[in-house]
Amino acid sequence: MNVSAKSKYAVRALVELAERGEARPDRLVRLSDVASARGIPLQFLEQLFASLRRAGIVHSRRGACGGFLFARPPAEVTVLEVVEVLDGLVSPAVCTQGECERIEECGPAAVWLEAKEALERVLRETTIADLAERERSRMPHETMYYI
Amino acid sequence: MNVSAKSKYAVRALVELAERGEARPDRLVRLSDVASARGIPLQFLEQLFASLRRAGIVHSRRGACGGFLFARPPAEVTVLEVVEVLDGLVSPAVCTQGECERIEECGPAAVWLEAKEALERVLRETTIADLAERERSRMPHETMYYI
DNA sequence: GGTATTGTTGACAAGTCTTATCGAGTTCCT
DNA sequence: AGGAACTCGATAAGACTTGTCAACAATACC
Repeated sequence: MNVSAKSKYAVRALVELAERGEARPDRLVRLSDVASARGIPLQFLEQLFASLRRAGIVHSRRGACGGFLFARPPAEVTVLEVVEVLDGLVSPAVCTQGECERIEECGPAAVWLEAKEALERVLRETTIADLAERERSRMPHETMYYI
Repeated sequence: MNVSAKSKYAVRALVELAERGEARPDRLVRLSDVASARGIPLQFLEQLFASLRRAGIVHSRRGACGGFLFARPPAEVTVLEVVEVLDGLVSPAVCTQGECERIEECGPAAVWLEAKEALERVLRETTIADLAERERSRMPHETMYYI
């Protein structure tokens, strides 16, 4: 019952990406910048962003001046989506993934299903843009240092 | 983001315990009966019930005619409690356990906290007695086979 | 008392998941 | 071309999960 470090890293990194993308919409963002800004192991972050790219959440360009940017507006990327890409389906129990044929007659299964729905609701209602906004309103100074 | 098999087994087993306890309030319930009725590895179940006993959820007596029964009424035992005993604290992220000092200024942490609270709410509102009741209303026949 | 029954405890192990790390390869700007 | 920067696959340590096994302790019943 825990969101993996992968998802947590990814969400933090995407928030950073959103902030930098807003500050410099013309530039691609290098992962190494994101990694050092948020204290995330670079090569681990590369793995995560490879998944996010395959999922169509971010877009990348290789080579010199390459980097990442959002494939869709951050306001349309939910936390749930990110978690599902990196951690797989959000399911408190295997039987909420449709694998148990006794689910209809199983009292406990109903609880796990309710829990799953409650969890998904929270994660679906929050977008990366929301989180970036919260951070910005909380620390209006001392951010936005770009060379 | 998954409830462990331990918790799922334990909840199922406690529901079985509640049903048998209601049918025969005078008798202790043997784990081997619960295990075979619900398809749970017996020796694994013993581990779980040892934890549940230490947590004060069930009471046990050893020896012949020994077994388990609820230390408190099943209606007062929540699913959350069981999950916390077996899986530890329900926390979508480590930072919701109070370990990260940057939590105040961290947008993402707020989401994990909300998710945790939503999850806990669902699990806390359901008791073992509720689940036993649901099962009973769903399959009113063909249960309760005691030799 | 002896014995069968039942829970108690701790050690252990295979498998899987998490969390990375490394290096070679590929792509693209200049 | 040349080099900077991203990409991808292999690898691996460590933790966790899910069980299994065996010896032990307590209780009831004869």
